[in-house]
Amino acid sequence: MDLLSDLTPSQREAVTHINGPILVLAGAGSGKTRVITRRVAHLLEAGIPAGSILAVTFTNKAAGEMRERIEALVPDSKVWVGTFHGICARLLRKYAKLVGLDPAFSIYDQNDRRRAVKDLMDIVGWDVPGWTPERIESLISRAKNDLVRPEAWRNRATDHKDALLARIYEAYEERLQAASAVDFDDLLVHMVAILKNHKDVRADLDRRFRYILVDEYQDTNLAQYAIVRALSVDHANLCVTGDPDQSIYGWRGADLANILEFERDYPGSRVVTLQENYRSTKNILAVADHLIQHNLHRKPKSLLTDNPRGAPVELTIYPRETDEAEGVAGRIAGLVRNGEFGYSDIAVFCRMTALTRAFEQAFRVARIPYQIIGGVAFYERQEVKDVLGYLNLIVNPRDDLAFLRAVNVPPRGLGKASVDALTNEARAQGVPLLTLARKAWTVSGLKEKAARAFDDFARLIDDLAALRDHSAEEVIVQMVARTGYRKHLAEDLKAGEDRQANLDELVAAAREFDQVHAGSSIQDFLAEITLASPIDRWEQDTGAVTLMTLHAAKGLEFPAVFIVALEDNILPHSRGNENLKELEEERRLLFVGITRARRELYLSRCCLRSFRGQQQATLASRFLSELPGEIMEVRDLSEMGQEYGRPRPAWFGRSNPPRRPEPRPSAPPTFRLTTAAALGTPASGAPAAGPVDLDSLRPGVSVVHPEYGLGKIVAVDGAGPNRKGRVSFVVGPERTFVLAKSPLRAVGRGGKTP
DNA sequence: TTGAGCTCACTTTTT
DNA sequence: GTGAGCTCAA
Repeated sequence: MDLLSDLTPSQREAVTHINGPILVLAGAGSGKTRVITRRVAHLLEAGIPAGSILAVTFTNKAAGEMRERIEALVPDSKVWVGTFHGICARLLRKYAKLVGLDPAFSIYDQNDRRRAVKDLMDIVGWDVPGWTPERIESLISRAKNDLVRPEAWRNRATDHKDALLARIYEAYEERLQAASAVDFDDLLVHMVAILKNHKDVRADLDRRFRYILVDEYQDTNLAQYAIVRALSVDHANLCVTGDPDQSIYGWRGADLANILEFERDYPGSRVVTLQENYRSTKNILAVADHLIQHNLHRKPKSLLTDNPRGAPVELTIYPRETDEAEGVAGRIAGLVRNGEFGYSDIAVFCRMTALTRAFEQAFRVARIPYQIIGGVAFYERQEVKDVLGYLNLIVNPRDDLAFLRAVNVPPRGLGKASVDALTNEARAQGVPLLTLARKAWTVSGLKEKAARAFDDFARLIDDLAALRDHSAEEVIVQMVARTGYRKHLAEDLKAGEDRQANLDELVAAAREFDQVHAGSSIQDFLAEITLASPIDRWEQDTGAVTLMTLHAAKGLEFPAVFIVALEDNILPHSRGNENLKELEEERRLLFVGITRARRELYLSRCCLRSFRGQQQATLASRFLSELPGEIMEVRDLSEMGQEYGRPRPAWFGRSNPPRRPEPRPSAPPTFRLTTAAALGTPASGAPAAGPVDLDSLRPGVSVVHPEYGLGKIVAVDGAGPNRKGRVSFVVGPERTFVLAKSPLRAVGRGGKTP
């Protein structure tokens, strides 16, 4: 295939440039991905061996897509494509010893890190109020990405708080090292250390990866920059692509200077600018352009397109968040009904995952299929983490966190007291928990029963560890068989079936991994899934509307896009309101969202939003006033509150409504559930019509749930206030409820109708 | 030691 | 309003 014929002169220039550094400044929708893949293909065609090409992307999904596209152009090429983290993980397996790690090191995810930080806060006696583990965790993460070591914190600490912080950071690092574990950031940090301290390795890798491509270069942080820099000393055939206007990861340490100063870093570099947009209509681009012009710290550039003008961008102002959700749902239903778009052509973007709830509900009611990106990732589910705990411990016996996760799952009578006794002794001796568990009877203060249980557990792990070189699937199946884990899951009446399904899915994922990566190890499987993100599992063509955050939307495009909740303190986020730098990043975030849209763009906000369960008046996002209102279609429905039901205060929808009075104190919880009438109170909070007879909720009875709609009880279990019922809904999966606490009401025979 | 209630924090954004 | 994690009772 001709790689160049359908490219513009600038694109062609970027594709055909082979030796020496090149910066491709690619505006949104300017065909950047196409340029990168073609460039790789062109390099291969020019006779560059695939093994000397390294392509770095930001997400696994982007990596997968690029691999696919390269594959389509040049089948069977062995180009290295991956994320910074993934690539570093692979390299680190090889060079682990250089940084004092076992090659079988574990990768700790955010959860693991949080547990460790929390634990260390207790150990150092954290006493500064107002600090959550998350906050400390993100400081540590930020330090690592900025290549700041614990010693620097210690030396700089001037007050009590900073000294404690330094101790936590230091102890955290020690703990990771002792467990031969790394967190996400360490993958980069260790790599940087290796490249810096081992000249031979650096030179080898520089030579090996003669041609490097880095996508989304505007989002690289110092650690990533250092890695790229170290690999481009002797062979600076470095091609970076990016768009400063799409830098949205400053909070994670991304430094715009990396891209802005590329030419200074790499003298003699070529710069190619891709300006023309092939994605969006003129109207959409005009809105994006107006907005981004408000960023002061920016190289001026404009977005051009030959695409048609298209429909005007619509801004709708709704009274309440439920109205917004319903309005968007209605609009989507209309677009699909007209045959204009399919569900998978449509995406809804919001600033925070927490905002998706109202939309989920509205979509469910409107029978609109949807998928959410984000939220609890599959691999963070409890049952999945349980199994992964076992796998991690098998692979890396020093992984204490994995030990703690696995040791009492399923419950084998090892509670806090026993585990604490073991942990304390292990700390004192400086040995891994699993090692000590093998001779648990030597631990003082441990009951014989507990010692036996530890011993059994250690044997179990040893037995499973014998399978270390088998496939991940095999080990999981064995683990489940030997521990009765499935039975344990089944005991959870409420979510047991979902959990078993998740377990099956994990097994399937392991099987698939074994098939795709023949000859790979359990470690590889663990690394892959630990580094996986929700967006990686997303597929565009599932016939469902996609609901995701603006951050997740980067790099994607949709024919129709809705951006919701354009309100101050949401977008821009409250923390982004404080300084100009963060405000500009928030603006770029909205810019990224707008430029995802191909044909139609719908913006919306509402005037009253419930926050933490409380209704609060909102302010319009300041960004709305930065858009070209004259070419947009603005629909203000905020004055139409009457149509949405309840009458509302006169100030409704005005800019600065008075605060609502404090809500009346709710009845004490003990009182709340003592009467049958209270149990049956509908969600609206209106007084119950009368006592609800729990006995009317029995198998076969039709019920209605305010959220999930109509269903039928298929099973009940237990008695009294804990009686649980399983309901099969007309739409959606079966769900289980504690009947006395659920808002379920029987309909038809035997039930009370409102 | 375990389970069930209760409290409380959640609201950035992700590898 | 809600889920996760924690404390307290059995």
